[in-house]
Amino acid sequence: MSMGEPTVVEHARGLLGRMFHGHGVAIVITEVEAYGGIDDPASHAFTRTPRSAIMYGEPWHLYVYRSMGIHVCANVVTGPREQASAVLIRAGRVAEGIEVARARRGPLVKDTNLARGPGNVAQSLGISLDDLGTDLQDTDGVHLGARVVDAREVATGPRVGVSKAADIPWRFWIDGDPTVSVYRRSPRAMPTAEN
DNA sequence: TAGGCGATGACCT
DNA sequence: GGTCATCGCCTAC
Repeated sequence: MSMGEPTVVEHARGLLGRMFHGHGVAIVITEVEAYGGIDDPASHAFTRTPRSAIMYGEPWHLYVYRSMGIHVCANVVTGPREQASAVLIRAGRVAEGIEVARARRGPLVKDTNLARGPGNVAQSLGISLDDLGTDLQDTDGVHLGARVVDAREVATGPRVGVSKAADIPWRFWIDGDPTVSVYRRSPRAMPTAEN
């Protein structure tokens, strides 16, 4: 990819180590996944629907979706508009408001697991579908902050839980960070070329 | 209008 | 490490 603008992959790497502020809780992003939008069969934006329409909109807004009917995952729309690219926040380390995060996640959850996993990130930050479309550059609600960790040790690997294009190494995490979730390949992922 | 599926997470073994 | 719960959204008829 030799485009002039930053690609979604570069955006994903750039989000590592940055603060992500939710409702009374802030995390340091330690694990992300890039989704290429219209060119990526694993992306919700591969087919345009009312749910994914927001990814075609303004960059640096929040895309929230429900997974398995229960869990809620937070994505950063990176643009450009027609590309519908987004970055999924998979894991983070709670840096502010850890008491609030503990209350949301339960008293038995270890601190390193408070925001480990996409659903847990959203839960710790108190993100719900009401936050869909939030301007992440606006410091009022859910928003991105400065980079506080020098993520020089960045590891890459295949994305987790996707059934298509599972071999594209578009998952990035801060190597050695205990809050990073362990790799699990989707059981539905095609081991070889499809029929 | 009905059926199938999913960018997970928790729990059991 | 493997299996299962669970429900809204998408697609087809």
